[in-house]
This record gives sequence, structure tokens and C-alpha cells, in this order.
Amino acid sequence: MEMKDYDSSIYEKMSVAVDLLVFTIENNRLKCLVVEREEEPFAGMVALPGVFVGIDETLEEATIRGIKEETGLEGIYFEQLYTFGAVKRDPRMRIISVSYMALVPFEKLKFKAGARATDVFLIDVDELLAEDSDKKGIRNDFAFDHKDILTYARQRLKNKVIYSKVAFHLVPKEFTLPELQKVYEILLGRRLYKANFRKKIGPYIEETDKMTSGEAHRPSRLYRIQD
Amino acid sequence: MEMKDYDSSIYEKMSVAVDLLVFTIENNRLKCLVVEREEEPFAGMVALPGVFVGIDETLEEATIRGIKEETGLEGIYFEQLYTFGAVKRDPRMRIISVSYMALVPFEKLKFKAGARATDVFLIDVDELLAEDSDKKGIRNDFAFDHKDILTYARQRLKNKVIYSKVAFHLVPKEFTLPELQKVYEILLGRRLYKANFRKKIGPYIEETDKMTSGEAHRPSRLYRIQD
DNA sequence: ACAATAGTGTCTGTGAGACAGTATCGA
DNA sequence: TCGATACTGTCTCACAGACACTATTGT
Repeated sequence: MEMKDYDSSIYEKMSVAVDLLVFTIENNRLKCLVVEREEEPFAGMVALPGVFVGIDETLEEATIRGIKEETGLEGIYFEQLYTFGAVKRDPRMRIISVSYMALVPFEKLKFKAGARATDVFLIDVDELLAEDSDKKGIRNDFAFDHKDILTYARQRLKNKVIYSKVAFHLVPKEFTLPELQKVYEILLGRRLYKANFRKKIGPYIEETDKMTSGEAHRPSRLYRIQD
Repeated sequence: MEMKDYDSSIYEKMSVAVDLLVFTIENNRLKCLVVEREEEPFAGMVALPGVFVGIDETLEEATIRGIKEETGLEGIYFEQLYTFGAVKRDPRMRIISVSYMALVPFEKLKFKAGARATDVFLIDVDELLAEDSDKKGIRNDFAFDHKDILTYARQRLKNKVIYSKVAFHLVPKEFTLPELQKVYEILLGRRLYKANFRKKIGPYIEETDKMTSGEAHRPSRLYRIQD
């Protein structure tokens, strides 16, 4: 930016945080990692995990640190979503929140679960964002503007599935096509036809020589992402 | 975000700014409004206009204020792009930059030009971002990471033209289809077929009863955006 | 009449959608 | 053999791409 107003003192500094949306697929549902707040404000309510950005830390470094703290995981996929800057987002002080979405196959998340604590858990995103979720007794008590952030992220995910390969980050390195198709269906919120799905993603995957086994029906071939 | 570290003092506050990319179409080229820096660092170099975000000001309010300061215009279309947070973006101090893209028909920008000063001008975006722009003597001396921001914005614009109606913000309220098509072609960087273009945007426009006149060829009908 | 641009009709190929069929496992 | 799921072949239809044609102005 232009630095004309650089030394003007009317522009006070503020806190900057990254808020994290760690998505995974558990039990054929899209889940998001959240924490239960222990302190005021919004004590006892559900919140997205987040960390303040250090003065010598980039936004990405803060994101990586936050993911590590909450899940114990490193090297997982993430991308920046949107920056929320309402003045009274946090009733105590001015905080600018840069949201980042991370995607992780459930297999990775599962065994690291104890890394942080008992107060982190997974919520069912679509169940919670449904119009009538409060009537159905679904937990819906979000702190701050975190429900807005989740809504935004859910929409972004739906859009990106169509024209990008984000869905691949929600399955293991080796996966079956029925498994991958299910992920697409969950993210899109509708059923897909097998044959069409396979034609579409054919160019982006490569066969392995392995097959699933042990299930009471025909085995499925395992695939990898192309390059 | 979770407020566990709320009162921890290791997280210093920082400055937050919005950087503005005001795009318009002038002379059948995509142009972006820039300023020539008067002070160090990067004095004499080209920079995106920007303003610091006030402590009681939302990001959107800061953007509106910035657009007003630089162009004299109000009520024009804008959207948030991306947030840049490299530690040494600005050599003096830590500044988080939230970039916003604004689109304005050249007719609106033209007459307000004197609002700010002599040091704001329009640069040809595609000419400047071309691989060999420095060899051709195109002005390419951007301050900070502003060339990266411009590159990002240019790509976003190209993508959004296809699936959204952003291009409409670059033409006047009443426009001809050849004129609108030209804007699409400029943003996409390729020629389009008249007949196909008209079929595609047909549902989003409505006829007026006016026609252009005075030119040495067949007049063109004026249209408006649907609703 | 001609140059120049506005506007339309229509053929074709590609790709998504839909559905019916075949293949292969465990029990 | 049967139930269940994996996988394939192919028809249809909508739509983008391509191109040729007609229309209307000023000079």
C-alpha cells in the first residue's frame, strides 16, 4: 500500500489471528474440527480453533502451527479462505481473522486425536448448517462469527470440488473409486452416476496393482493420484 | 478463534491495511489504478493505493474510504481477494494487507480523475504482466509485493468472468452487446464468437428501446442488466 | 453501391446425465 | 446359487464452438 499515512498515529494496531477449519470425512459425513470454549466470552460454546499470528510469523506459518497444536499433524493440505474484519467480532478487542481451510483424510486424524485434549471434537457440518438444526436438537451454539465462517467454507468446498482436485485431500494416498466417489457426493450434496464419475476423473488417477479384499462382495481396485 | 492465548503478551499487535486494485477498461485494454510513491521505501516506484484499517472500521469501510480517496467515487462494486502476510512485505514494519478488487466503468472514472492528484494513473495490466515487459520498456517497477497482488487479481478476474457477471461492472448501466463482448474478450484474453456469446448472456440482460447512432455503420441496441 | 459493423441460423462435436448391462467377490 | 458391490457400454440431450448468412447504418 501507499505509505502516505505511515507515521500517522490515528491508525492503531490490532491483533491478527488465523481461524482454522479442519475438515475430514468420518462415517460418510463431512466433519469439522471444533473446540469447546473454556473461558469467557462464549464459555461452553463451540468455536473454531485458532491462533494469534506472531509478529515474526507469516499467516501460513501461524496456520501450520495451529494445525499442529490442534491435531498433531504436519504437512497436510490447506488454503486461505477469507478475512473477517467486523469491529465487534470479538467483544473484548479488535481482532482481524484470516480463515484457513485444511483437509485431512480421517485415517490421519484418528490416531492423533489425543494430541491436544478432550475439548476438541468433530461436528457434522451439514447437519449443523441445515435450516432446522436448532429444532432437531443439533448443537448450534457457535462463538463469535464462527458459524458464518463455517458457512462460507462449506460453500467454497462445494464450489471447488467441481473444478479442482481438493476432494483427493480427503482420501488416503491409495483409495478406491467408490470411496472417492462417495467423498464427491458428500461434498456436492447429491448422488453421482458411477460411469460418468469414472470418465470424469479417469485422467487424474492411475491404477495400482492392489485390490481391496475381505469384504462380502466384489473387491475394488486401489488408485493413486496422477503425479 | 479460541481465546486461550488472549492475554498472552507474546503476540504483538500489527498494522492492517487494505490494498486496492481498481480496474477499468480504457481504450480496449484492462487498466489498473496505481500511484507513484513519493516517499521511501520504494520512492518513485509504482504502488497500489491503500489505506490503513482504523481500529473502529471494518475492512469494507476502509475499502470504501480508500476508493473514495483515490477516485472520488462511491457505490462502486468491489470484492475481497486475498490476504498477504509475509513478514517483510514492508521493510519498516509488520503490515498485513487485505487486498480488494474494485471494478468501475471508465466513464465514471474519467471525470473524477482530478479528485486526488497528479500522482495517480492507469497502467495497462496485461502489457505489464507479460513475460517480456521489462525488455519492451514497459514500466515494471512495483513497490512491495504489489506485482504479486496484481498477478493474483488478474487471474481471479479471468476465472470469474466465466461463471459470474463481474464483467457487467466494467460497462455503463446501458451498453451494447458488442461492447460487452469486447470486455469479456479482454478479460479472457481471447476472441469469442458473436452468436455464441449472445446465446450465453441472453438470459442475464434485457433490451431497452434505445439504439446507438451517429456511427458510420449499423446501429447497435442498448441493453441493461436483468433486474 | 460499398464499407463496416450488427445481428441470426444452423451444423457439429464434446461432455454430462441416465440407465442397463456384465463381472467378481464371500457366504 | 445368491446377494452385494465393482465396473462397463451406450444412448440422449444440452451446450459451446465454428462458420456462413442476412440486416442496417453513413458515405
